[in-house]
Amino acid sequence: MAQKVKLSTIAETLGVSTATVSLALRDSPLVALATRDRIKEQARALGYIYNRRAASLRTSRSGIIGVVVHDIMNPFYGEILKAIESELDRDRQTFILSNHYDSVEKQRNFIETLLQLGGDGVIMSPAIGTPPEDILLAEDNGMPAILIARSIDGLDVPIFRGDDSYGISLATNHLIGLGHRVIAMVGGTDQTSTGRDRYQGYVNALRKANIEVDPGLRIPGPRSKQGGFEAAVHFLSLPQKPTAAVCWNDLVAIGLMNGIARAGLVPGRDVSVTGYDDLEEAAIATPSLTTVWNGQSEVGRSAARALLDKLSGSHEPDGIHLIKPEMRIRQSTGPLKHNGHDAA
Amino acid sequence: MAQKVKLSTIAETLGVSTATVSLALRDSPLVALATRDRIKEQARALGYIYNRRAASLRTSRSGIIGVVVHDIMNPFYGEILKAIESELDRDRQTFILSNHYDSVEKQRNFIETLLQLGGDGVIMSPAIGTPPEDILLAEDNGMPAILIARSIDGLDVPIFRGDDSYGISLATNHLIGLGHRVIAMVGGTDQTSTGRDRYQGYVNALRKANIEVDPGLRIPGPRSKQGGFEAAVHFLSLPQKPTAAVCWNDLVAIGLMNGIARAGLVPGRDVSVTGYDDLEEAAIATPSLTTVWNGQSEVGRSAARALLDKLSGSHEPDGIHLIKPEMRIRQSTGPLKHNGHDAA
DNA sequence: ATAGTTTAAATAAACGATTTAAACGTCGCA
DNA sequence: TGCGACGTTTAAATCGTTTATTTAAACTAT
Repeated sequence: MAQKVKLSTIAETLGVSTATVSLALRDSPLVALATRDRIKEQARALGYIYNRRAASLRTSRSGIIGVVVHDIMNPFYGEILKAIESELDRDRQTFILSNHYDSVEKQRNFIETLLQLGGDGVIMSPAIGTPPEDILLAEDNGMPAILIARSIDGLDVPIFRGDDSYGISLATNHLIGLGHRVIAMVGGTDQTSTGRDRYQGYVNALRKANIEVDPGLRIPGPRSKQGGFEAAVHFLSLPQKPTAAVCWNDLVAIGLMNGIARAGLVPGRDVSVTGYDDLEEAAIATPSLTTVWNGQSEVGRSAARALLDKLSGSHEPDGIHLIKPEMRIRQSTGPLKHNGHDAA
Repeated sequence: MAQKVKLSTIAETLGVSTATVSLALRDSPLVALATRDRIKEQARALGYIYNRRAASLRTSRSGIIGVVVHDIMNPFYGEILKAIESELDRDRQTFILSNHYDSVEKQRNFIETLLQLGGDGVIMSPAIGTPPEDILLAEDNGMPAILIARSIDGLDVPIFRGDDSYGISLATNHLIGLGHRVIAMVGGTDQTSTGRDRYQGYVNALRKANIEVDPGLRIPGPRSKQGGFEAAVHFLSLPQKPTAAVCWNDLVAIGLMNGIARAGLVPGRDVSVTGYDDLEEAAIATPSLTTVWNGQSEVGRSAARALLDKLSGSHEPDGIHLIKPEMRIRQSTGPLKHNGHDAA
């Protein structure tokens, strides 16, 4: 590697000052057009690489934005991340991604690292049990935070998420409309605001239809295919013999359908199953999955936009922003059959 | 936000110099133990945050490592990334992740950004058509690169990947052993070294069993579930009536099985299907997927290790490092039936 | 011509850490 | 008493930018 090329290298070879070079490269009108061109050309010729650490040391803007979610490989977050990525890209911001796997400690480490790097802001789907102090740590050090998907009590940072309660009630109503009365709710946890909202949506829909709510029909569990797959055994052995399941998300639903199929039943005919999120995969599952679109792309896009706006000093997008979910009806749900799920 | 706390803040409140504080916080034996403790305590009390940009400006080590792959949401890369993450975490390195979606330009932008941020090194699965210069750009500017999963011709940076040719021949042999003779190869491209290697493995296995190779049985396509799903139509309408498919990866295989099921055939009975990678999902698919484990975790772990070693000046791990794949036999493959795939 | 403007470029002081060489105080020992 | 040695601390230079302030030169208007 040859000697590092810096502003002063360009300046010296051209016989101007570093100030002029700095301004020229950023196309400042303070530098004569001819000089600007000469400088830019030379920078290219020498293979100059802009040193952001030096610049941001001076300007205290790094162009770095952190994004931390439970698990970036989870397709639900994946779709949000894609939206965030394309929005940030447009503003030429670099983004640093991380999983917290619901470890508060891992999340705090990430926030600290981001602060050390001089991150301009952070978008996060907070880990379960995140203490408000951890968010305040960021805010107090001049790094604004935006929440997505999950909220934290007692904190008024802007948050963007789908309307979970409403969304789940859509799915539940759909099943009720098909004649189902014994409807289980599979997967997820009640430890997050999301979890409580979803359960509430399920309960509300049942109540409105005058169906008694049976807590025994709530089967919590991991929010993964594996989780759904494993829940199938429990589901099929419930004494109440549910004829339908409202699942936490598409992954759980697909896992559950696999588990049901493994037991010789046909999902969509013997048991109705709804998902949540409307991942790409939902449409090509067998049977294709009836689900609820949760506005992931919209959540990601607006969260990123909100952060960028905040950074550029425009308006303050505080408060909760709910995205309205929509029903997607496919083959995994069907009218109630009379003999319950031991049909086959 | 209160006034920023820096080394000098600590120094002043304690009546020592910044040099002492700097050394103390890094536990240098040059500073008396009592002083060290006093300083660390004060740092904590004031909520001091280490400024990495300032430090790395001076030291030219940033603690940042870049990782760029085709698509971080692809579970194949996901498993590699998890391994990299845990290896880098151990060395307290921050890593910056990015997709290139096989856009050479996006990839080059990433490398440039990383250079600007002073990245210490980069681990990449290069985009299709990556010119060697793009890798050299990194190397020439003091940022060593390690390749994973895919190689680039005419470049001798270290690379870690599974032995694709061998792996696919395992799968093909398995099918041949079950009596299959008309075996299609579904998904992927021949534009990458990986693609050519895999096709070679398939061809080799057929030749060794004295089966004529029919190029019409090669169905290239996207490496996704969607791709496999869509390939099903083509597959089922081939005049050669294949009884088995060697798929590019598990995603394609699962998609293909879905497509086959949609057409009323039973994968594993009417048509045998093999995957590649052995993702978590393979075990819970219906039917469970016969596949080839491709050593993702091993690839990620050793690539990260190699980079860290290189950075700390130990040995040079140059050249190709092949990980040996292993067969995982499950329900999606079975003995040949006599009437081809129009059985049902 | 002369003072007043504009325009273009240069000077020099930050930004917040690290690091080398030098300074300081204390002590032991001749 | 004086000297070197040792353990501790510090002053000052440095990393590569940005930017407020100056300076210099070139026009303008009177």
